[in-house]
Amino acid sequence: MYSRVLLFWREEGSGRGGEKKEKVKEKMPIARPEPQDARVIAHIDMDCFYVQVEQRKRPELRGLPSAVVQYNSWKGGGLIAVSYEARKFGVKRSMRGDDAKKVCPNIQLIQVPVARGKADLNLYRNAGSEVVSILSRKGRCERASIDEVYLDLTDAAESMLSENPPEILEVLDEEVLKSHILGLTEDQSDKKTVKEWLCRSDADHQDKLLACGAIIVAELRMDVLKETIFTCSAGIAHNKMLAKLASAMHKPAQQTVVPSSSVQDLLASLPVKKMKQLGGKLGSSLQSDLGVTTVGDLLQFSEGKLQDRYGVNTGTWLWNIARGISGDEVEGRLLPKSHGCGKTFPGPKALKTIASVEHWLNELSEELNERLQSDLHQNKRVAHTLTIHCRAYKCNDLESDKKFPSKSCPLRYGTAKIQEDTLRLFDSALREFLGSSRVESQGNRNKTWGVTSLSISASKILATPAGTSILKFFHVGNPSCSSSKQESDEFLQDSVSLSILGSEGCLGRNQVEQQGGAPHQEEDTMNPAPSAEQVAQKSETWECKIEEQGGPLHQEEDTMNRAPITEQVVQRSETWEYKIEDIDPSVIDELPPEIQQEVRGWIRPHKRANTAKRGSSIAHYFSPIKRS
DNA sequence: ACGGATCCCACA
DNA sequence: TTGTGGGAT
Repeated sequence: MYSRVLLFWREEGSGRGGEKKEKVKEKMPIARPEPQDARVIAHIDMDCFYVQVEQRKRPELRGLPSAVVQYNSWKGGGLIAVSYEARKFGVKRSMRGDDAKKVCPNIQLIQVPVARGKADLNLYRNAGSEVVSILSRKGRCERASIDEVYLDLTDAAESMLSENPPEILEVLDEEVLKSHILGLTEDQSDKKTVKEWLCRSDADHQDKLLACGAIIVAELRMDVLKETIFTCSAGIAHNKMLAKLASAMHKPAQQTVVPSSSVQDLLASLPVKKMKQLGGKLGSSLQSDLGVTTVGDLLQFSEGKLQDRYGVNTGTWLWNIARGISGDEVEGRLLPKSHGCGKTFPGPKALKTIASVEHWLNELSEELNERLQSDLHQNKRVAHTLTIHCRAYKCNDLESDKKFPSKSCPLRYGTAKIQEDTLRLFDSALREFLGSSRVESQGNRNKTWGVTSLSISASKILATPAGTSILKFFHVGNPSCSSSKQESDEFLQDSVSLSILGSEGCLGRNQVEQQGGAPHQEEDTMNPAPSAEQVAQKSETWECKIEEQGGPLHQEEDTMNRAPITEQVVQRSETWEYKIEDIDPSVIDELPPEIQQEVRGWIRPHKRANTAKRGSSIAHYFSPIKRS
């Protein structure tokens, strides 16, 4: 027998072993100075990615003009990816399937998978993960989107330069020789010239680094092709901005190098709209306010002037990018920071009843829960915030669309809970949206509002200390045994977390503890939507689940290392939800010595004193998560 | 009947 | 912190 304590934990600052960069993490400054030492940054962009994914599934489509569409009942569906063969005909993203057929009658339209009545992009997410796992081999890798990554190849390039510089190489791979070197005789980028550039012994250090970067990137791209059958394009430069620009210059399946010497000319003629972040309103206002059409045009304005007009951050950022300066670091992040799913209900499809909204929220919740479960199992991460975004109109005033507020709350795992919470959040938001006007729909329909889009998302995703040896002391999910996978999943739905094995003897209480006097919310189905007030006032209810456990501990594999705490015996087990961050450090001393060190590593100091004992079980070491 | 579904970020 | 808004793909 054992007791199980469910724990939520968070990791402070992803402390990897040898990292020493102590740049205080600013609040994402738009403007950051370039590091003094030249970096080698690559941007890798998959070519019409969704199309390639589908073509891999159906090889007979390879080489044919084709496009991926989602839905198809209305005007043939919307295109979200277009093969290069089809682009020759003028087919573009954002066209309708019907229109694509007009300009390219032979186009193959491939439908996005549908699940639960909505587009299901998991196929592409998974394919993207394949690519990331390959591209992250040679240096710090940032997943920038489902089909793009940034790489910091500085170290790898420096190593190559000192150990095996290009200039001593006899032969370079074909793929590298196909590189485009900006500033080189652009018309005929003959391979001889490229090779000369790559292998120049009299080049400056920066250019040599880029040459190494180009070689490494070519290898990576070939790895990707071999292992996934996907082609991609790449840009190699000294910062993210330039690398991103370059990757788009020669597509598909090519790579482009941006030597420093080419930057000025490049930017001088580059339309501002082409620059990342300037494709929208800011770019437009540059044009209308300052008469700037190319990035180079920005050079004439002083930093102060730009700051006056666009704020300190943005001003400095503009001043910098005009000079090709961007100190933005490549974040080491291989996984998305949030999971979201949504669906639109255009025009006549707008949702007019709470019941229909509930239905779709339920579908979305199912998908979200599924994705959270995979993230948990595959990556040992837990999400902490649930957010709902909607669009809706009021029948009277048009453009009331914008005012539908988004809402968020602590995320509870499990389809049913997410469904419950999203409905509650929607209800709360709807009241706010409607203001004083009447909320409930008389009868079934209502004449006052229509929901045109629903989306929910899970964010604040934090890694558990997976991979660290502390995990040896924990079980993911239901440790009690070999219960069927289903049962285990149900358990996870009920409350996700990791269980600490063993415990401190019998527990002394089985009461639900409460604070703030708000009543614990019952699971009653009768009263469907907890009031908006309840959402607003954030009642402080803690959850505590008591479970009887019997039988021997289920052993996954290595029980031996787990030693001390597993051997304790308890009469009864309990399930709590706690946040590790709230551990009072003083209690660590009471934990088994073997794990003290590590526990210290992944908690953060207790903020508010919380010394109240909560009983005689291990539970009193932790603070329950407060629920709203 | 807004290209849709997702992501990310800065800022208040 | 949650919520808003902009931007990209």
